Amino acid sequence: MAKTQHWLIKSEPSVYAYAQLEHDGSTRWDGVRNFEARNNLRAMREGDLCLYYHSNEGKAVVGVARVARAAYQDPTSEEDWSCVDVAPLKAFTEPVTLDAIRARKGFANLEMLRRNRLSVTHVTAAEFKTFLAMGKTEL
DNA sequence: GCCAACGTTGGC
DNA sequence: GCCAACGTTGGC
Repeated sequence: MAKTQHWLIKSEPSVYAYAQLEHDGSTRWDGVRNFEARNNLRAMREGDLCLYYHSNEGKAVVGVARVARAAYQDPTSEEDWSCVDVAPLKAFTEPVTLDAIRARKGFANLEMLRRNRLSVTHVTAAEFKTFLAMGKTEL
C-alpha cells in the first residue's frame, strides 16, 4: 500500500464550491491547462487527500477531498491533459483563511504560497496535519 | 533558443 | 475591475 500523499486544489467557489462537491458526491477535476499542475494530477493516486481551497471569494481552505480515481485523459480536451475524480471527505469545522496560512510559522515553504498561481500543489504530511489542526478538524 | 506579446490566475 | 505575476506561445 503506497503512502497517502497530500495536495491542495483550488477552485473558485462561484464556479465549483466545496458544498457543491458534497452535493454531487464526486466530481471530475478537469480543465487544468498548466503543465506543472498536470504533472501533479498525474502523480495523484486513489486515496490521496486534497485540501480544498476557495480562491477569489473566501480565500480559505474549507475542507478535505479524497482522490476517487487516479489521473486519466481529460475528456474536455483533445490534447494531452489529465484529470482526476475527487469526492468530499470532510468539511473543515473552521475555514483556514489565506491570512492565517500566511501568518503561520512553518508554512514558509508551503508550495501554494510560493507558487500562488498554481492550481494543484503538493502539501507535505506535516503541513497537512497542521491544516487539520487549524481547521479544528479530525479525519 | 531567445524574448516579447499575450492570456490567465488570483489577490486586492 | 484592476493589476501584478508568471506560464505559454510564436516570431525571429
